[in-house]
Amino acid sequence: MPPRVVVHADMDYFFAQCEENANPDIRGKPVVVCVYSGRTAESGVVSTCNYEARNHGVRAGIPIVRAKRLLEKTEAVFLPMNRPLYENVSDKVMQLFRSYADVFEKVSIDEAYLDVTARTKGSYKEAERIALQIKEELRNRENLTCSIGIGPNKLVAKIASDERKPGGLTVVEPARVESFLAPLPVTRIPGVGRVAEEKLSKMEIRTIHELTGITSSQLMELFGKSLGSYLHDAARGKHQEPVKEGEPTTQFSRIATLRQDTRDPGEIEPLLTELAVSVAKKLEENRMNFRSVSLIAILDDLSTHTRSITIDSPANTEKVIVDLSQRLLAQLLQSLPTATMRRIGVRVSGLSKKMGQTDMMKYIAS
DNA sequence: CCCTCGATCAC
DNA sequence: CCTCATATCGAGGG
Repeated sequence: MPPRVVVHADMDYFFAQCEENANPDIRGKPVVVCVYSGRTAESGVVSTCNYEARNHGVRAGIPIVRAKRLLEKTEAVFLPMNRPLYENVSDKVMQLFRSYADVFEKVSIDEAYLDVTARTKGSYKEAERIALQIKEELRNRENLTCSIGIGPNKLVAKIASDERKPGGLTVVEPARVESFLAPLPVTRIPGVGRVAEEKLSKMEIRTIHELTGITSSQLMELFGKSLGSYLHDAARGKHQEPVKEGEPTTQFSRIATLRQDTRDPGEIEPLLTELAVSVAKKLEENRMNFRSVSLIAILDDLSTHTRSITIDSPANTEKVIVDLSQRLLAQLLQSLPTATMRRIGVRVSGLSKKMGQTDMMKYIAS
């Protein structure tokens, strides 16, 4: 396998940056994009915020009320999520990124990998020029900034893009991978979250250098075969996953917060039906069928419970989703006789493409 | 190999 | 005080 040159491009404080462009008056003030849960006027969490807000300690995931306290002496602007706006901007950004890639992979609404091995002929200097060009075009065309990392694989490129934010560019040539990774905390490795960090911390492992001191069998014992061997390689900057065009989605879900905690099906079902309808719409938009329906329940103690059912042949109707999710709710309430629900959700999975006439011909022909 | 369910991650 | 959406894994059962 020849050496690769992989770029990871990550939009800076994306949702808040979109809002700054949509309404330039708010530029310079702390901007906080919120997910309101609808329980009380203030309940919910911060989705994203700009750096003015971060300077006051605001972070993604903190309760909105806490953000308001942190920003009470400022002219902070609190905005509800405007998904359609961000999707529109994202489409343009991704189109721009794609135009610079031999192989393009969108990983989320605001991040993508670009394999540029062929067009740079393996030159990191050339890849750096491409990165600067991307940034400039993004600035000129969309008035947006991003952070970019370049490395010999997706893992190193992603860690690199995180190194200098916002607006950074970090190039890690193959010969520099080891010294780049060594001093970083293990939490910089994608896949190492709160739980994995805690496990490693108990073994006095906090940096990636320290992580290289543990054998792959030890890691596999601690984290399972898959995550264990991944971490062993990741610590050494080794990662084989190719940059590839995104696979089709395999599930759709909608989850919402109840107005008040309850275990009364009469109170839960209207919301559940709404969610089921919304999921059905999403299926229809994508011309997909499903084979499984899951009910997701988050209780008042924030524990999560799921119940699912798989049917023999693919379906796609709203009615089936509604009926099955209500059946699953009854089943769940029965199995948890004292549980009180806080949030409720519906998921469909086991998706398959509804075949149109042309596809059907291909199918028969094969 | 398929299904179910909880856990984890990261958005 | 604690959102929302998707993917993946491992265990357990069949």
